[in-house]
Amino acid sequence: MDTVSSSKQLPQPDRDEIRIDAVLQALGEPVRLLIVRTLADVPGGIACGELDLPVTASTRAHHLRTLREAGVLTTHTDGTRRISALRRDDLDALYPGLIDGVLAAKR
Amino acid sequence: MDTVSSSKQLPQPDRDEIRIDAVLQALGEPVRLLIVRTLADVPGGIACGELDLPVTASTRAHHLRTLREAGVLTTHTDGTRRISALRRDDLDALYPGLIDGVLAAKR
DNA sequence: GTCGAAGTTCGATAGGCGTCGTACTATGGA
DNA sequence: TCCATAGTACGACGCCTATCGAACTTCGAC
Repeated sequence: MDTVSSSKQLPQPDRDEIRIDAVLQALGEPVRLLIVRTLADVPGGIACGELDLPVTASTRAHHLRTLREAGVLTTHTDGTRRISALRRDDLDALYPGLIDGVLAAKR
Repeated sequence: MDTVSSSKQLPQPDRDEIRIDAVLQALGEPVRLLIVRTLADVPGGIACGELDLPVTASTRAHHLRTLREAGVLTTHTDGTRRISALRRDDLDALYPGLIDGVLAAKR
């Protein structure tokens, strides 16, 4: 048993471990880009199931893992749900303007 | 015969045809990212052969084509040489901050 | 305890693509 | 005209990965 029962943070790279190659490769996939743009509108994060994506649950889990391991988003548990949120502060600090530029895209 | 003999522009998408998906996918490859970061230091552009890359000439041509078709760089001929340059103005207009953010990356 | 819901993990599959060597084109110089 | 140089085009190969279904885990509710 543990004093901290709920809301555990899933493993993710520290800010200084984030690599630009991994971030860009993660963003360079349509479904993952859609996830990022969706999360950008919900600063508090969102549960996986809330995402409206044209793929199955297992594929969605795969993409969320890829984004998390690249350092693009953070995930913590809330019961059986997993809440994911953009790591805007870290990304803005490392690559100022990058996320803003991506989000500015209309097409 | 042609009035304009040298310096032809190779086909590339217009600014309004550039898609964020294609740009990010193009940037999400180590060799191509290296090309972009190199070109960022040479506003006037650079010949393919001048690039110091860990791949053969044919692979380099492939990457340059990918970047050009994505709208990341422009290429014009100069004799047998092909001079490539970053399309900073277009990219900055479409995705303000994106290129700056990428170039800000130390790692 | 039992059940259902939310997500992950595993294995398999298929398509995409980064890589190379070779052949080819084109331009400029001797 | 002939040749060397710069670069592209093509075909093949192998790896990477996006995708899925099915089995598994975890948590909350009853």
